[in-house]
Amino acid sequence: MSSARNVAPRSDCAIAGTLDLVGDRWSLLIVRDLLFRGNLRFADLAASTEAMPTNTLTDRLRRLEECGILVRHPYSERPRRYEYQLTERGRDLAPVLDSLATWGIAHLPGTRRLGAG
Amino acid sequence: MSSARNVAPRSDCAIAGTLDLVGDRWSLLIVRDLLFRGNLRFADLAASTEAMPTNTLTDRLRRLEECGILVRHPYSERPRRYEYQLTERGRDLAPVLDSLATWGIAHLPGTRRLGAG
DNA sequence: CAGAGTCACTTGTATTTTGCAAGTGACTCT
DNA sequence: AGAGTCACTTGCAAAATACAAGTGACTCTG
Repeated sequence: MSSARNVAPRSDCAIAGTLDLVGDRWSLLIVRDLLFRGNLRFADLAASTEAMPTNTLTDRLRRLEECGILVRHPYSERPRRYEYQLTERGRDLAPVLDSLATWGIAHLPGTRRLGAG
Repeated sequence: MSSARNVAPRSDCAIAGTLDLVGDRWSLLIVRDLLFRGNLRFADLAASTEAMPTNTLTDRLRRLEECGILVRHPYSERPRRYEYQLTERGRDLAPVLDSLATWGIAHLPGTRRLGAG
């Protein structure tokens, strides 16, 4: 699984650049969970309602860490275990999540803001 | 190429639902071009700076049409040729694009708002 | 202290999506 | 007649994703 998106940006457009980092079906859901439910561990994220595969989760956590959207820090030595926390960069994605939620509520019947996790 | 995303939604979360429709690397760039440059034809979209493959473009246009984000209407009979236009649903994605652009400008050096197309 | 369970992954494999290049059909223009 | 435009489609390789199962380092229970 690729792990890094170390390719050149597609253009100098800020929208395209942002989509290069979080423009997939899962990344922003991780950010959502961390934003609304606080720091979480691997198992918490894996158990989120959308149930993403664990290998994809591992990959996305690495990517998001690489581009500074989240950090992990150990909550236990021996065995080494980590929890994941948004950085300010990550928290700055809140308006994106908010606008996505607003659109969804307006146009997708049966969906609702928040919850779901 | 798949053409339709007719699977069940992953959850009742509005964010997840919206990402099911436009959560990929290309869809929102099409919306961006249509929003900032007006109605466009296939060749115009294909020639956009990010140069997406034409088969992917065809697929995305069909998907976006299916979920009511854009419509196509003919600008020429014989040969039948279409141009693509955002619906209100599609125009409502403007805040999403705006927040993505804002994040990109703040966190991705060298990117800029608009332009790029 | 053997065995079961938890946690955070990793591995293997199948399926799906994406990307690139080239081709096609309907037409217009020279 | 021949070249060019337009909006795709096709073929195929490469990458991403999904699903299931396995692993290593521990802890907890009987």
